[in-house]
Amino acid sequence: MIQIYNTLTHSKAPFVPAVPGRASIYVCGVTPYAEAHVGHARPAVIWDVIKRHLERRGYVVFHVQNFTDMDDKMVARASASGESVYALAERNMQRYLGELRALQVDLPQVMPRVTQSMEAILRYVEVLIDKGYAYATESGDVYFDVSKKPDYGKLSRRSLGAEESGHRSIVEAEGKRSHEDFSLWKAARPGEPVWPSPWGPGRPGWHIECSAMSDYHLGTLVDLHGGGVDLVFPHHENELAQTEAHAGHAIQTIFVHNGLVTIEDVKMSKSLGNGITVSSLLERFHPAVLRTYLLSAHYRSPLAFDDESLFGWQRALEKLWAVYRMAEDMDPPGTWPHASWIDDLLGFEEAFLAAMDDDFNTPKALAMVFDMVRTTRPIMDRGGLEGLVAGYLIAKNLRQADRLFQFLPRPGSAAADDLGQKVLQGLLDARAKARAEKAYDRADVIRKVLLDAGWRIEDTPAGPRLIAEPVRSKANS
RNA sequence: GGCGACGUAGCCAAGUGGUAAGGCAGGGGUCUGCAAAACCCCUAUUCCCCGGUUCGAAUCCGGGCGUCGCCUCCA
Repeated sequence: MIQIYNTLTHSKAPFVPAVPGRASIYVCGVTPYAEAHVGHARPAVIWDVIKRHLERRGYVVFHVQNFTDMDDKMVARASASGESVYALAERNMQRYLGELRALQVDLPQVMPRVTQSMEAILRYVEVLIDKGYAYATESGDVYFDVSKKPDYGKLSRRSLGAEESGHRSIVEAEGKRSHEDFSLWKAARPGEPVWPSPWGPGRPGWHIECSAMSDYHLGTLVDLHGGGVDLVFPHHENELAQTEAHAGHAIQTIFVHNGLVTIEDVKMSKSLGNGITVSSLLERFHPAVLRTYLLSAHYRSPLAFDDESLFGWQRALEKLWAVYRMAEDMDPPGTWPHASWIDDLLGFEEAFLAAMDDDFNTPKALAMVFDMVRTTRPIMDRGGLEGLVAGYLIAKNLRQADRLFQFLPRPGSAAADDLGQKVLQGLLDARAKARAEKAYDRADVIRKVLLDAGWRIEDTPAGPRLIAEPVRSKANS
């Protein structure tokens, strides 16, 4: 049974979806006003793994993740650069999607955009007004009336009017009944894109789009609702209020929040300008390295970004890949010896999945992978019947873990073409000949030539092996 | 000030009552023409500090100290 921590209840509980065998997920996506940084890659990878694990456990997953392609930031950035809001959004979204693909993220089935969901948003606001939870002002703004929702604040555990006094000297908008009321619809302001509405031209407020799009694509039964912890308040608090007001009853959604990526002890954020972009990292590291690094801490923990750890995971994965390359072609022998280590290897996947069942404990699952390899590797190296069994099972288990982690080299990623293969083989043969003649100078020249061309030679008991050296991604491809 | 999270080896990081996973880095060794890779061994008597509960606590309780997040746009 999968256990998931719910921000709303502050505890882990068994995952029981609204519809047996199905899991619906809504994740609050990015506002594409600038290039994505590591802090945006983290939830994308985390949710990819959560989704893959749910699928592995037999659930049919429906995953929706939006783009907030219309809000204050979008408008401000677009007008600053002279670009249209649409073009700005399109450019950043396409780049982001390319990066996610490079990271082997299985994209959500639906990625709705605010600008393409206006009907659903307008209808949603109307329902809230009809039910008495929202009001329109004379100036054409619409606000959610927080006082109509007595349990408002239950997600972020704050009570109304509890803000620090003295720090707030906000000029309240005209017609707003309470300071805590939040905007559902903003009346048109000069120079901004506008849509017609029953309350006059304007555009949606920040939180309404997620409730409306979630309702449109998933209905009221959303099993998991995700985002960064920085969204707990006000975004998810307000979404929750809207959703329950709209539905007319409490909802049973599990709120799943990921910890933030920090850099130099401060949160990485677009507005602070301290973000390390995903593209800059993909130029320096293999996507699997970045992916694994992002999964090396539990998703709810903060992650202090540092280069050194990234290099560490690169090293760790290189070792893992080396083992996999040796083991991947081993065929299972017809007869198997009896040994406890074989039972352990056969039980690996279930133990691995059990670790994931516990609130998606990726660091623990990752540790189990390395532990499995470390303890079994010597048996494989000994060769013989046992070596064959060990190698076969190591490769099998790594492939099982890879279904979630996507950390093994992908087929064809560094494959040479036929002609290239012949040239490479010719060089290898020449080096072998040189070594046999003890002409080591000649042999080392060949090694150097290959290295310059991006291939590292490893002399193994089974003969020389070529490793694609540039551990670089072909990111934007 | 309010709310929340957290503090485990040089670094990263699991572990929520039974005697400290895993990764990186470091040290020693085996193998090798030299490398590389690989393998073996070693590296926290101790989990921010002080009390308490318990046969037993990193894990539970109380009190400190420190860090981060939210309270304003943010994954």
